[in-house]
Amino acid sequence: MANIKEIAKRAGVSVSTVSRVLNQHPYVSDLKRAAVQRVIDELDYTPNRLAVDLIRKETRSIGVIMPYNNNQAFDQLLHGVLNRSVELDYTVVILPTKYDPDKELSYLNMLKNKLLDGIIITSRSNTWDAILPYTKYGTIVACEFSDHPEIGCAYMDRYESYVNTFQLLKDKGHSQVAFTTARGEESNSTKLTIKAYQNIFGDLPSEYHIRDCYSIDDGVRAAQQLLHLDPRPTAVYANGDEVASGIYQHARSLQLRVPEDLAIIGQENQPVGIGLSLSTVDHQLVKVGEQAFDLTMNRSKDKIEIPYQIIVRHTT
Amino acid sequence: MANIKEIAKRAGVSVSTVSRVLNQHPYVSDLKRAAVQRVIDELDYTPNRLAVDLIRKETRSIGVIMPYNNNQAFDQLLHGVLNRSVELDYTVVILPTKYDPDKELSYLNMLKNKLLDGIIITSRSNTWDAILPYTKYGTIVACEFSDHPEIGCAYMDRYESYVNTFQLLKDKGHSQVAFTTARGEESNSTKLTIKAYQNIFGDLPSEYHIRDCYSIDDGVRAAQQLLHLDPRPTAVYANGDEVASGIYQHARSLQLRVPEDLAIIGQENQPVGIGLSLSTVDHQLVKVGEQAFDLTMNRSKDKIEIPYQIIVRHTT
DNA sequence: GTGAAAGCGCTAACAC
DNA sequence: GTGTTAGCGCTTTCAC
Repeated sequence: MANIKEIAKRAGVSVSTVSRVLNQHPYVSDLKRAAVQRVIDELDYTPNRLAVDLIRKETRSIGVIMPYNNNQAFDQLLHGVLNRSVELDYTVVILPTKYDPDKELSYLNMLKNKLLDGIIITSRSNTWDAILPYTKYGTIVACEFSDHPEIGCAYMDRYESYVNTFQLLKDKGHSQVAFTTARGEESNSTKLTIKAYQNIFGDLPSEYHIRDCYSIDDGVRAAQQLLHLDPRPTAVYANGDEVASGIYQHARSLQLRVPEDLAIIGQENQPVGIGLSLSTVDHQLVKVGEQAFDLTMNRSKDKIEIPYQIIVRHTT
Repeated sequence: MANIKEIAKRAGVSVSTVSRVLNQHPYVSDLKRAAVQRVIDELDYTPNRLAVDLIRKETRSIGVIMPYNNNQAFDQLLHGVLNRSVELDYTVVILPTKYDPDKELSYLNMLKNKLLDGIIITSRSNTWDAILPYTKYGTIVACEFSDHPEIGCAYMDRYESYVNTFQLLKDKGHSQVAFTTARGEESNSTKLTIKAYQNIFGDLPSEYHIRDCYSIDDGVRAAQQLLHLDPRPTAVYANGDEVASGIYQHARSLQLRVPEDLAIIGQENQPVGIGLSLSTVDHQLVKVGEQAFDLTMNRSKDKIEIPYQIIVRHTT
């Protein structure tokens, strides 16, 4: 492919003049500008962005670290990021970790090797201590609250949302309340869910907490474990609407009435929840993603809280 | 940040030697290799990938052109791509078009300006004629069948799948069959759906075709239009399970029995369809995405067909 | 085994 | 307004 030198030669000007017209600098005579443009069109020339980025020390592209890409919650976050990135003509790279800490670190390293201007962490498996050193090389924004001054945050108040949801269940007369989570205690949301539970209900019987729940099938499995317990829980707070729908499905197959025999509330206001009219708490992840992008762009280290919304439908 | 020159100086060797240890070349004495490695560790040095890519003329990253990123079907495709890209240590960039042809072209241009090695097109708004010139700059793979020899394809036989689904409905005794699509006739799937319909049922009453359907709400709207028609359709083939679930919901709110009064079948085997036990035709988009990635990687121009699956549940 | 040097394709400071 | 030139940070001949 032609390069800038070739264009310069053919147009009978210097490379700097070509560069000037490429970058819409003023102070280029109309004559030369036209000549250069003509050669550019003729040769169908496009500047090599690697060379440009190398010298400009900026790529206008950011990465999004996410454990899974087949998960509605993370997709909402990503969707928010993309909403804004398209508008601002940024490029976004997906960095799927499956919660492998080394993989995660290798992605953060893309800041260091100049491939990325910034990174949004939707969920992490490394400690902040391991992540912080990378702030030296680019902006890092998290979709959870972190009090570290180097980290910008777009987040919702998970703890408060969990507390309020459990309180809602308690107010409706439930005292045997179970819940599901994705990962175990290594995860921030799991920790906060447990803490919120204990705040409202006191001791947590370990059999009331089902882990590794992501899909409808996991919800069925959770229900299988939960609904044979004695005493049987009268309500369950699922960590997503897909999981909630699996629980719903299994409860119905057991002839249980929802919500009379079993109340169910999910999270994230996903299609399956709308379809089944499941109650849910919408953490507005699309907005979180949009905010996260804006923070990244602006190299901001602000902490922005996004309000959540409890949506009561027919299952609580 | 330190660069290779700095490392060379501190280690008392030439830059070529540093480059050699960086790229695990043989023929470097253990002594020098160790010295270089020590300095690298000391300075926490990482090579600048922009400079490497510039000279190597390869980025190990590919783009995925997709109209929307909040659409289950495209997410499945993307999921497939990511499954394989992670394994093979490739980077993937999301290129959302909203079906803007210019935006789409500007993304294709990333091949030309060396930012991307290849591009997967999940759905396009440009004609192939407009796209083909870009094959000169990198591999282009489509998630639909194209007979052009320059384009690799991972696809399912949409037309056959549509024909078989309409035939299934006809076999069950339906003669008043409606359907929904996303875009209008500018879209390949819409065209094929119409053609398949005509093949099975003959003339298409225009009111039996509802466009611009993507979400549950769109499904509700479609049902509102469809279910007041006279004669009322007795079956509808939705272009996705979310749309199908909106139709289901509205039909139920009208006290219609499903499938007795109205049969419904969706597409892509999405969570909401599983939750509502909706019949669906699963085009195995995850597998399509995986194949598409492999074709891109191997610079292959093969045409690979992925089998689809009709899943009959409780709504047909 | 090792190093000098010529690029890769571009930008921008500087001189005119 | 325009051209010369010194880089950006790296890989890779080629000669020793």
